[in-house]
Amino acid sequence: MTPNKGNGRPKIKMEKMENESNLNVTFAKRRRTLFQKAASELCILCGAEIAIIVFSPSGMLIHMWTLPARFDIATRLDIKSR
Amino acid sequence: MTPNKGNGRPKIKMEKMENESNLNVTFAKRRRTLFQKAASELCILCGAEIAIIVFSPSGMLIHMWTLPARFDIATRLDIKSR
DNA sequence: TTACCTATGTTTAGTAA
DNA sequence: ATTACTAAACATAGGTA
Repeated sequence: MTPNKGNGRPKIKMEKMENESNLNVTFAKRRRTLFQKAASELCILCGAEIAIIVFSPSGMLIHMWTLPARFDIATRLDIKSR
Repeated sequence: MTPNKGNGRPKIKMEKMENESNLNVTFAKRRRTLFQKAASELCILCGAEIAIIVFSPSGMLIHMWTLPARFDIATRLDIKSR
């Protein structure tokens, strides 16, 4: 184990990431956090109901909702993957 | 200005907040961050497209999307406030 | 209500395995 | 693809005004 420097988290520019590998890792991390924050926390803490629809960088459709019964997003949108 | 203690952020339990005033403030803060994170950052950094639909604790409908042209959520859902 | 403060809790970019 | 690590960046609950 070469001791790595461990420079911590750099500040990033708000623009599309160039490096595709980093982009995919970042997308996975942030998507996870987004869903957890949105679904688990905002819903539980505040009694909100949330639906999120995402097209990933590669065009994949991801969706989630915490709506108990108010309406059925998937049905009403007739969601299909591309 | 009485010098306040500034105790910082306490850890909270993951359950519906009791205090309604705190709940509303927290909802506003988190909703803002959620939208900014979801829209501004995930979209810009990773080229994702996102739509979010939220019913607030008081039942108000809030929605946003960063979808350029893929589809029109509002139209397809025929969204109306309650 | 809104806005600011602040210490602390949480996320995360880059890197490596 | 995933996972772990680290330290800095960031979010945020409660308080104050």
